[in-house]
Amino acid sequence: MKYSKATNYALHTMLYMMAISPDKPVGVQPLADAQKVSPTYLSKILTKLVKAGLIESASGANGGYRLRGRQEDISFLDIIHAVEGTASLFECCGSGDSRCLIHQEMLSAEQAMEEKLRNTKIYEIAQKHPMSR
Amino acid sequence: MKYSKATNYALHTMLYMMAISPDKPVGVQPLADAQKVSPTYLSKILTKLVKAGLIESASGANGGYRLRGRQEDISFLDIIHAVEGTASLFECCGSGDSRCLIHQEMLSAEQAMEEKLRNTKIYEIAQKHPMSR
DNA sequence: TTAATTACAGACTTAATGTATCCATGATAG
DNA sequence: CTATCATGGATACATTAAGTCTGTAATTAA
Ligand code: SF4
Ligand code: SF4
Repeated sequence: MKYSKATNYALHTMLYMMAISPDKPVGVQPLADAQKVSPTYLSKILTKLVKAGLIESASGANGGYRLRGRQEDISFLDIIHAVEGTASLFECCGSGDSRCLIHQEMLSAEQAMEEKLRNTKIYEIAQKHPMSR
Repeated sequence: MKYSKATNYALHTMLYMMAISPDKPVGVQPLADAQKVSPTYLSKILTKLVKAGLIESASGANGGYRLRGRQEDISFLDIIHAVEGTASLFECCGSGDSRCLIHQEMLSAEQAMEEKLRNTKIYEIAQKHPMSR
């Protein structure tokens, strides 16, 4: 029960992009360097963000990744869902039995966390962050 | 990023004990039967609950497991922490850098979920639950 | 048109963790 | 003493995470 490293990479990458180059596309290499992670691996993660519609990609020279849509609306939850998936944290008998209280309570607790993550935007973090790593 | 099956087993077992036999010790066999899980495996999980002080165990004939302390105080969070551990869900550079906002926000979101789980007691569930599975 | 640059996809390897079984040991009641 | 019960260690198996490698497609600059 832990967030994957991939989620960590994704959050940092989004923060980095927003802080450094919010407009121009940036290649995977500098993004990978900044986090000391392999470019090919990071590219896999970024592709998930692309498919989730959070960023867009451009092939070819001067290509790379760029933020998409209204930057100030991108939440932590968006990024986490893009990387970890949207399935519930608590899976039991499979039947979404609405009578079961254990199930309901666990779901409710998870939603409390999601609510918090939904209301936390990277944009706000990007403003204040020392970007020192 | 999922709760382990062990957590599921632990929650059900605690609910079962509280609903069926809140006083007398019950062996691992009937507990395992009720969830169609191997007794030896479940016993490992129960041992964690023992070490966390949520239940107590008695060896020998007529032994087994029994709830401990004030039953109405046992929360979901107690059980989950006993099984999954108490480490944070989000681990990054390791340095508990208090300047880092990503870290802070993730921690804060997790605490929102924990707060919910802390305020959810199995005792209340045990009252209402149909116990049908 | 060609060559350099860049993202993308799939197969693959390795490591870590979760799930589960088996058995030996020890404690306890009758 | 014996049957019953929990505990611990070793082991095996499955699943997922983490990372690498390589080829392909798209795009731009020369
Ligand atoms: S009783 Fe509830 S928590 Fe348990 S397996 Fe059924 S739906 Fe899931
Ligand atoms: S910048 Fe913050 S979130 Fe990132 S590795 Fe450092 S402490 Fe962790």
